[in-house]
Amino acid sequence: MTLSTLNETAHKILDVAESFTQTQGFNAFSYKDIQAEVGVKTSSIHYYFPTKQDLAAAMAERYIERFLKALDGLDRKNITGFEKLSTVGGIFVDVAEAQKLCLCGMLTSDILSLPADGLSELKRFYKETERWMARAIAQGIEEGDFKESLPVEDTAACLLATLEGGILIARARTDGGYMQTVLDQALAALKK
Amino acid sequence: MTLSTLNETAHKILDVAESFTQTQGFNAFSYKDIQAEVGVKTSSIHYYFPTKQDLAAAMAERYIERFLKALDGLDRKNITGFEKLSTVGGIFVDVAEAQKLCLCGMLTSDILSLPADGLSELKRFYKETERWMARAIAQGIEEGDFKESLPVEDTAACLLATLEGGILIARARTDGGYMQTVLDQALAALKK
DNA sequence: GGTAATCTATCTATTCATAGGTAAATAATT
DNA sequence: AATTATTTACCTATGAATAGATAGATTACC
Repeated sequence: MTLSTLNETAHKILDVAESFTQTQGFNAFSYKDIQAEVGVKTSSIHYYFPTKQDLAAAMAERYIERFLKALDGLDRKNITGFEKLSTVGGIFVDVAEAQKLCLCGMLTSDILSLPADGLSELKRFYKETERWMARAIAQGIEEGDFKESLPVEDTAACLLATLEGGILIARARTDGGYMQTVLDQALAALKK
Repeated sequence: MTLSTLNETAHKILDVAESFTQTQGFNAFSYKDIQAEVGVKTSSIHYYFPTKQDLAAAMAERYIERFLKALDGLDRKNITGFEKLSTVGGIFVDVAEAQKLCLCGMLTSDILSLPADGLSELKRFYKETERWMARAIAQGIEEGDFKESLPVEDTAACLLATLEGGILIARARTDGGYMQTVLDQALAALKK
């Protein structure tokens, strides 16, 4: 989709589409809804994203690039494995508190409405995030914070599943603090 | 919705709607799609479920009743806490292998398309399932299988989140066995 | 002038929903 | 028991609204 060529309007459209997707789901909003928020006509939206599937692909690509870049940014900081996981977990807590879903989580639930290559983008998101978490867990073990016995790959898979699931369930719960509890518990389980 | 009064046709409609919801999402199928599968006209579907929200409510109610009854059935068996959790986990593995989502998980992702009281039904599903899991974990502790240190409520919340998240992520992964791995790891983390 | 960005206007298909009808089963009345 | 009324479970036909999408005109910018 060559994200770098997108101008301000295109980014605004993606912002709104992303927000709608995270709150309502990919099939629950229309170009007209985007028009109402962005202030450009539906035909202009089609100008940038000819089909809704193009829109989905662009949204996913931008989101994933940003997310993985954020993970990369954490690696450049001089922080512990625990702090890395805690920080990323915090992002999920924020999303949960906004009553949203992770964009990729929502798109995964709507996966049959996506273009075929959308699948591989989502696959990449989960794979890369898991790999990053596995490294952070390994770091935490080396630092003496986490149990040595942990199988890092499987534990990372589990942790990501917990965060994605927690963020989902949080939508159906009005008791605040649920997602933070889940995160705290998930991280506590790694500790020595 | 007085589920007990529903006749065979109504149940067939719910079967098909449930399957569509679990695979595609609540907003990704129409009454016409149901018509094609069940063989009754859309007008007849409206006869049983006047609005699509009524359909959602009936679907959720039936699913939750069945699910909680299945949990109750496990309590009546003479099995360990570990076996209980393992059996329920197996249900999630099966759903994941069918590339489906838990009906409640999918409805939670589509929660803004549901009637207001749909929220309380979903809330009930998560609360009750967590409570059941907490009891199973407590049983496992008593039986000497699980760590005594586990905070049962939070651990249960975490476990359910892991299962719901795992089932979601499984849709974006073609590598079979992912969900089983997540389940195994989640249960292993409870063990002494 | 050419290109990029946006608009107006329109199209086709589909969505959920309703109106009104019918045949068969069931219940009520004589 | 026979007749009448009511209900159940469908149907055909149609409507109003919305969906995604396109064509072609207009404006803004380099």
